[in-house]
Amino acid sequence: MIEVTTGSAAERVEASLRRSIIALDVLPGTRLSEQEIAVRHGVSRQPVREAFIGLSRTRLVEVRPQRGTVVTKISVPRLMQARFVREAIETAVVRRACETFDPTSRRRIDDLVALQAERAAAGDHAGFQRADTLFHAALAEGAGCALAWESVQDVKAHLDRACQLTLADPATMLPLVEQHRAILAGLDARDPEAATEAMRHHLWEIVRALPRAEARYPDLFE
Amino acid sequence: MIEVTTGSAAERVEASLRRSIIALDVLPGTRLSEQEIAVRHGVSRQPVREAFIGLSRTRLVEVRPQRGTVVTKISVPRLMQARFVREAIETAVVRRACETFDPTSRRRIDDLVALQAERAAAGDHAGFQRADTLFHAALAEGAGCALAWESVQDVKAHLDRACQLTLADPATMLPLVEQHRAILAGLDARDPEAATEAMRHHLWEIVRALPRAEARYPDLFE
DNA sequence: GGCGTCCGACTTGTATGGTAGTGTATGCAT
DNA sequence: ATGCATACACTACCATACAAGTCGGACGCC
Repeated sequence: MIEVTTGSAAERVEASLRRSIIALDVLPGTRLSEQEIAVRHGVSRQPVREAFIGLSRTRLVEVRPQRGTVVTKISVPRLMQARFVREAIETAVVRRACETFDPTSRRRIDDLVALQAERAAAGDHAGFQRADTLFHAALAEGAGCALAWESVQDVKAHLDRACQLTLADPATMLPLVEQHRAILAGLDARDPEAATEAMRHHLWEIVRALPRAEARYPDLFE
Repeated sequence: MIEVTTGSAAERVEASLRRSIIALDVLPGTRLSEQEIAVRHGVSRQPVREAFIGLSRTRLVEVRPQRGTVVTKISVPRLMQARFVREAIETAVVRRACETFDPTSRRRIDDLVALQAERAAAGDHAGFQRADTLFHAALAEGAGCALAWESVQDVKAHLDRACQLTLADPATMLPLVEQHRAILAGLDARDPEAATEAMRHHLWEIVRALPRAEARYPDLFE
């Protein structure tokens, strides 16, 4: 369980559960009990219930009235759609980024790439993914699309969860860092075609890695 | 108040409120009372609270703890971002639609355009917008992007609300129907460039109409 | 032994009361 | 008349109690 100290009890529980689900600490198909989670977090059922409703909006859990709440299994069609949406938005973002980009954000991104490379080399999945998220978020923010990023986050949650199955050792993570560098190269060159193509290639990585994961962990898929 | 009869009380209240907000039956800046809405819908405060939380996720309302809940004012920057996201997704959808499109959906869309033209001629705002939503939804579904459409809906809510201020008479609605036909023409010709350009032009309409609305109803904007 | 029925232990959904915090109005002192 | 402190009304938030529905197992019957 991850401790979060800000916001209301419902928000804390939701953030905690979301992290656990994406990190696969609770596996797809797991049944969640309002009661049990409530006592584990030291709150009543009501905040937990609200957390469930929040998670069900992005389909991380499925609330079946009077029957129970379960963590949704990984759906390949859903992942394909999520990737589609993410590609649509993020390629549009990098195109805009090629037009105008905040210099301050640009410098910060270099740090984030360096951080991510370090985490990858250390084999730290969680740190790697945190840095990845920060990279994409900073990209959107620097392009003046901070709000667009919010739309990406919902679908990204599903992709991140699937990525937990594909990220094994530094050899699988380091290429992703290189792809980030390629995106930045296109951006620095103010070359929309190169930047979008690099982003597109980057986001297709999950498609290439997915079949192996599905073959290896069939129980987690529906 | 609009009656909805399916789902839980919380869902019914949320759907009802969402409609009212988008239709501008309750104006931006209006303070919403849990208590009052509860008695109006014949439910307790708890489902209303959950409805508020749901609406706050897409920022249609703002819940300020211990202070009250208000309908968010129309934010021009937010609208620009919403349009950006919608353009990104929907242009990607029509590109895919040019590759493969379900023939059954294609036939249904003709009916939807006809329906919309009729509603426009009758000066029926609500019916016009319903048909518009169905048109775009059918487009996404026919292209096999039904799930992507869900991501559009959240941002579309804000755009639709602003459109309530710009749709006046049939003269403002009929051009939009023509733009829909232009998109279909590009789709039928399997011409991605023409189709995406038509979609882009269509979604820019709001930008052209917005300044007049803002000048006319400054109180509704922040 | 196989099958249908009923009961009970779960689940989520809803209602209600209490708590802490905020904004406002009111009365007092200056 | 004005500034300030205090009381009050109102809010969202949470806990608790109750209602309604579902699933599984035990039991009786065929």
